[in-house]
Amino acid sequence: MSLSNRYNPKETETKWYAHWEKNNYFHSEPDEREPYTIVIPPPNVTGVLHMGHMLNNTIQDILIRRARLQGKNACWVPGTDHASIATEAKVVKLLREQGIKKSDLTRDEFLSHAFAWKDKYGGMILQQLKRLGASCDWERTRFTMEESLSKAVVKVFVDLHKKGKIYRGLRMTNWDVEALTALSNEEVIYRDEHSQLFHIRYDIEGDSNEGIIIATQRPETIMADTAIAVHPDDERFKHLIGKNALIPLINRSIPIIEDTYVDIEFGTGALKITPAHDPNDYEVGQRHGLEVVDILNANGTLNENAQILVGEDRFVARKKIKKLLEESGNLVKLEDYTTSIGHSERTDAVVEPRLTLQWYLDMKDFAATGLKAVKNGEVKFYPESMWNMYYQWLNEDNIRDWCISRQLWWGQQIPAWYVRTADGRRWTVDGQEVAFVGGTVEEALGEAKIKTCSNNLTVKDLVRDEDVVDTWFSSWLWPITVFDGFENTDELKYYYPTNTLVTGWDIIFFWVARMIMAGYEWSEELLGADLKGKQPFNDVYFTGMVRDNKRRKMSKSLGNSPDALELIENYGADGVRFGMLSCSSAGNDIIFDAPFDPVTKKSLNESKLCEQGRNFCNKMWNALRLIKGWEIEDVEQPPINELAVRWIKDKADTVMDNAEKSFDQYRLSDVLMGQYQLIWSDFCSWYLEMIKPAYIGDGKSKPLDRKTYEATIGVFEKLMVSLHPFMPFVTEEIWHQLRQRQEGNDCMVQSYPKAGKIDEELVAAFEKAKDVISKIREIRNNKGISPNEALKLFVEKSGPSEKLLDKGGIKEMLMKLGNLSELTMVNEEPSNTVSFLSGTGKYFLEVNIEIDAEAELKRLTEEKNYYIGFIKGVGKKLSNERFVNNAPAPVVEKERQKLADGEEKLRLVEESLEKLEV
RNA sequence: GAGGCUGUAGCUCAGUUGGUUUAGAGCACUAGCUUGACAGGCUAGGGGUCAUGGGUUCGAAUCCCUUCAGCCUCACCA
Repeated sequence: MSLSNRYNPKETETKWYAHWEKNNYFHSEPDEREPYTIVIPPPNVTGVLHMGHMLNNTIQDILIRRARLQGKNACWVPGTDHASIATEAKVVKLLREQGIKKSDLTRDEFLSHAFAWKDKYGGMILQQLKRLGASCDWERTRFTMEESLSKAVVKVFVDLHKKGKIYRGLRMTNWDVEALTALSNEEVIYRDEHSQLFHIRYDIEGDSNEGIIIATQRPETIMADTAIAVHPDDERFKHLIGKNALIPLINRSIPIIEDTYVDIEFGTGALKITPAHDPNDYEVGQRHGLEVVDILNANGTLNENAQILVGEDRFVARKKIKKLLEESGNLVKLEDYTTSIGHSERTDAVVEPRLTLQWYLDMKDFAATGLKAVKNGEVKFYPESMWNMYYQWLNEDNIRDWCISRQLWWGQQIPAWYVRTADGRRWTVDGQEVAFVGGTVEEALGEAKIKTCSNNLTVKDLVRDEDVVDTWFSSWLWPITVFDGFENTDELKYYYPTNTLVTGWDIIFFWVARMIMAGYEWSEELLGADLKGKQPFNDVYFTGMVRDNKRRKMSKSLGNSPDALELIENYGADGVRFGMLSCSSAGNDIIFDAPFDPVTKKSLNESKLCEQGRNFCNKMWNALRLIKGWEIEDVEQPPINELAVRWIKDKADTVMDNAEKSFDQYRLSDVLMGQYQLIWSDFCSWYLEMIKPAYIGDGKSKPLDRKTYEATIGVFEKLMVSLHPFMPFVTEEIWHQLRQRQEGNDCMVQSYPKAGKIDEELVAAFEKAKDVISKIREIRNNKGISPNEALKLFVEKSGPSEKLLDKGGIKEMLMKLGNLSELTMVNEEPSNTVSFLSGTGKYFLEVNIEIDAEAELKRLTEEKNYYIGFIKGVGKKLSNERFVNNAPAPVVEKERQKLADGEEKLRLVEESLEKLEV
């Protein structure tokens, strides 16, 4: 057989992914096994794979593959999110480029464009996940806007409306002037920005000599003012209260009122009140019964109410009004000012507070439920500290109702209808529109007939609410709807609650919290006696944000992110998986150090960590080549090989044992590093070197005994299975190279190895031998003696060293790996040797060069000083009576042993020193 | 303004309820190796007053407080 001396990920990755898919290994159906379920955080249907996805999905794949190897029924449900604002914005832009305006299209026309686009480009990201090796059950791929999931949205909307938790109200909402829709509070991102504070003088009506100066950073809204407010205790303005002021430029008269909301210290102490364009002013206005003058259109331009600058954009108007105020002499002062400005998460437009009619979900009960679920441990957070953030948002002082309506078309239309009256308007009660909510128009009609007391109404008299629901109003149902739980609970009762949710902490409010709420709201109603738990998932593993070495979030716009697929191209999927994982711990942000091109300042598609992963694959590949290159014969197993086999089995079991514990706490990078060390250092550097047959020249080696060979293949197989969740492709490939396999005998469907009983004494003896070998090598290095030159080693006769060398295979191990020609026990220190200590055993290495006495003296003196310091430290502890009396006995005993060892070592070093000095 | 997280080797990080020979790994660095699986390799080495100052304790990287630095969340801001 001839294998290339480099592992080739490209070939094997496509080959094995296709093989796994062909064998239907990713698919899950309910059966008698224990389920292990993960629902993917659905990426935007139009998204492309980025570093965050890579991290996230690598972790999910590790958990899923491990569960599968453990014999569980592993089910990883993939899918995409329709991402209403983001996708609609993209489609609108695309149509505009084709010369089509959204406003010229009907709703249905627009939606067919959007679906066409989604069908063409959507789901690309899922294809990209396959490159990463994600073992999702692709047959179960879902989309938040497909029929069954949309039906569920309508169902829960109607249900919540019936329960009195959904209401429609006129509120100050965050308005996105670009997308022309309301936003929830969570969709507003605040950033500090430089701005100016305008000090503007308003004349007092009837006395043009008197004026009042207010400070504002939004001068373009003065035309919407309906009062000026001052603090009741502010002496400066007492005489003006009750008088009227005139708005500059338009000379509209507004009252001067007093309100404790005003901060005397800030600005001029006088505050213009603009109820239509500021949430706080709106409240002040309500308290004082002020009129609301709205001077802005939905797109952020000024309307006729403004009287001046009509049609101008708000920011253009700001510049223009500055000039007008300067000319009129009303602009008294300009002050630099920094303030935080809200932007739309999706379009980045500056958010405008706007008074609009929107649908809200009452969050009070939901929030309490959400808090309880985590507090009582039904949902566990990893890391636990995420609770703080969660609590802050959900506690009753902070929680706010969820604005769930959006003025968009791409999404689930709100199932509410209004009755059209004879004059073409909507039927009202006490001046308020009445909405009839129902699962179908007929249901709504039934309601309408009763409420309006008119039996002649037909569906033609009803007009449907134009709005759609917030994207998250569909994704909060994801753990239920991916199993069609609102229609049929057959699968839900098997898979619910899911096991682990893996997601970034940035969507803890948007998504995680709300899924928990939805789970508690409906799972019991749906499952009843079959309910295994109300929580949608037992554990939440929060990944950190992937950042660059300057700690900036990796993003396309910054150009600081390597291209995910290019990385896979360069290092292989396994290499990238290794790289991602080796720098990640739960909850902490991940610094993914990828070098930058010094010229373009863009990230290169390179990574040291991924390179390490690639090298690791290569290392394992070459271990395979080595083993497969040996000749095998039915000869007796030498003691050194027997020792090696017993040791590597124990070592592997120890690592496996620790891995179990780490896995249970989601310490995945610990598990991976354990495997890495085990394979590279223990298996390749020690084990294989030990059993490696001697070279006899002419490219030939002695044959290996069959027993050792079989054991080696067995251990290698075990290593591949336990590494498989992390690096699925290379392990599968090696698995198949190790032995001829029957169809279906694949690495990914083996059983996870279980740790056996460990011979601690053997492991300890082996470690001692390793130490002796390392020290021999160190002396060779220091003295410039070639590793090829065989040396003589003398061992001082003592209980422990005799015991060590008596252990089967140890002597042979020392001779082989230390390259010794002789190993002899002595009572006296032989001449012309270099002495060293290993444990409390004393060793003498014969070197055929002249010993530099001075250097030896220096080395031994340093060693001596170390032990003196060490003994002093331990001695101090032991002479402290309180330590001896208070510390647990085993701790004290250990310290005594440390002291005894230290003293013995010191004695041995001093002995050598004396000898040297003579 | 309220709250949270982090600070350990040049870099990225471990260090699990305080006690495992006066702190570990990988990368980077240094020295040696035409080694017959692998130079994407092998062998060895140097490098840390565990941010700071206190406290609790027989014992602190680990627990408590101070200060400093970085990051984050929420709220408010005329």
